Amino acid sequence: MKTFYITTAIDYVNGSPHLGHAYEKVLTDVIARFRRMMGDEVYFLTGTDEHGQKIQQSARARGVEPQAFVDQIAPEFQQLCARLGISNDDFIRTTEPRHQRVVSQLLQQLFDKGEIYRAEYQGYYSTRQEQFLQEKDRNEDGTWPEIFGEVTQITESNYFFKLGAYQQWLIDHIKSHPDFIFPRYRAKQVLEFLSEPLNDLCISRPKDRLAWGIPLPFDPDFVTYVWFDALTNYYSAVADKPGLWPASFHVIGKDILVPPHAVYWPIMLQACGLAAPQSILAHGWWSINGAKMSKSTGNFVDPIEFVDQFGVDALRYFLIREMSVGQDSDFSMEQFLVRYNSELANNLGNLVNRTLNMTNRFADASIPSPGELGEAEKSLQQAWSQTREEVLPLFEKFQFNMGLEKALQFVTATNAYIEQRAPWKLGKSEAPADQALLRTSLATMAEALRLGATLLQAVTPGSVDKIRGVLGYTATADWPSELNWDYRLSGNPVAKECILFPRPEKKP
RNA sequence: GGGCCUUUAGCUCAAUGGUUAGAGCAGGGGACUCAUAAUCCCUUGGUUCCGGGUUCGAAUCCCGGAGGGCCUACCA
Repeated sequence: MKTFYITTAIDYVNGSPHLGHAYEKVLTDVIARFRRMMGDEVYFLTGTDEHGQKIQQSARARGVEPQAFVDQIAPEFQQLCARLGISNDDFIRTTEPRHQRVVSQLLQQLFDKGEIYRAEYQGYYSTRQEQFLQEKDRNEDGTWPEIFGEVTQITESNYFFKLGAYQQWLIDHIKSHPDFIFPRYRAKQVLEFLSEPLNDLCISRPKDRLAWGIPLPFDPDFVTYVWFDALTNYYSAVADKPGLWPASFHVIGKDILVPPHAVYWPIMLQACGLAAPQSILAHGWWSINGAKMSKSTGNFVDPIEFVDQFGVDALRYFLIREMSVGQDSDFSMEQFLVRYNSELANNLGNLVNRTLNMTNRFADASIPSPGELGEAEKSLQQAWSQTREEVLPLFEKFQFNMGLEKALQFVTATNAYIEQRAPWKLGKSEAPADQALLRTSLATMAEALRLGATLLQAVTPGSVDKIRGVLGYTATADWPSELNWDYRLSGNPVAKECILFPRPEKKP
């Protein structure tokens, strides 16, 4: 079986992590965890992109060496991963020797093959954007848009990669691999881009203009520029690990699908004689309160602060529950609180607590064995097998929002089952039949809770472990069998209480 | 200019061309007391953006238009 190798985009360390960074990592983590649970061998990579002009400038502004600067910022992103419960197997930094070595090798290989050539280039250059500008980039009045900062006309010699030679190959590849780009409708955008002739890709910067980069192995006066450095991380991290390449999934934002990931990267690999990734998953963007995220206007969510306030699983749950993968979505405190209160606190959290409470009160804190199952139990079991049947395929297709909705519907069904049996009434009866039904209902609610929680494991792993803990249960490594309704909790001691998702304090 | 996507309940979204267009939340009413003011039940709410067409039958397919979003080119 091939290892399921999945990556996030690497983050440029010129600023602090925001909600978008957090989402991409959580989404990728949920996929990675789900694949592991389904029995796949998974390798999960994330990391940071640490070269380039902006970092060189930021370092200079602070009067430190670029390396010292990135050594200071990179841990912020590693801490973000830790705080978000990200289960990555590796974290690559593009300043690491293992990465630089592979980048050099690939560049040398392509140069030797004649895929890279040197040419003069003259044009307008934006320092801030690290790019040459086209006439079309100008404003109507001939000035350059503010985002480019200072624009100067320069001539320089650079190295170019022959992208165009592989254009038809890529078009054929995309057409013959319908799963290459997810969601599929985005492949159209790529093909649209490829309907025009590709320009060769400038892959270098002269060292006197940009020193902070990986030197070209065949010309020490130049460093390689963004794409050959950044994209290569996916391969460099596993170049010495057999069986991982090609990647199963690159999870990226929709903004870097075209052209880098869907055009440059597969062509780079093809030119190097390496296989293209199996699939690229382009996710959408979060707006905040209906407007674009922006630090300067304060329309901004700090994921770390958020986790501190509400807990990591609450954030993970919201991000995955709210967004349809590939689409854009909006983040607002109002919507978050709706999800948090109604789904996590009231529906699930309260089920946990009432189950514990009743088991304590009516069964001496030990989950009973069920007696003969009645219609109510059979009906709930039926609801479970349907839920299980529906949710797994949804998760397989990354429709986590819909899968979670179904899973929570089962939690609702469990709450409804409890109302129907009303164990608090049975508990007041001395009749043996009522006592037996009481035991059955306590066993059933605990079992249903365990099963419903199991479906949430990839999204809210910590909370699911807590639920198991208060039910006196430790899960096996065989996740699919964890989904079997078999009353395996019988005899387990339960905790006294558990407020999983406390209702947030009302703000004054 | 070319292309792609999108518009369904107050909000967020579902519905291989096939019963009466469905959920969640919000709103209204009721029940219950094990529980985190919780839970459960019932319920109001629709010109499926508009106008044509194809079809026995259209939210769905086709044409035109409007709103919103995105990609891309050219002219200067």
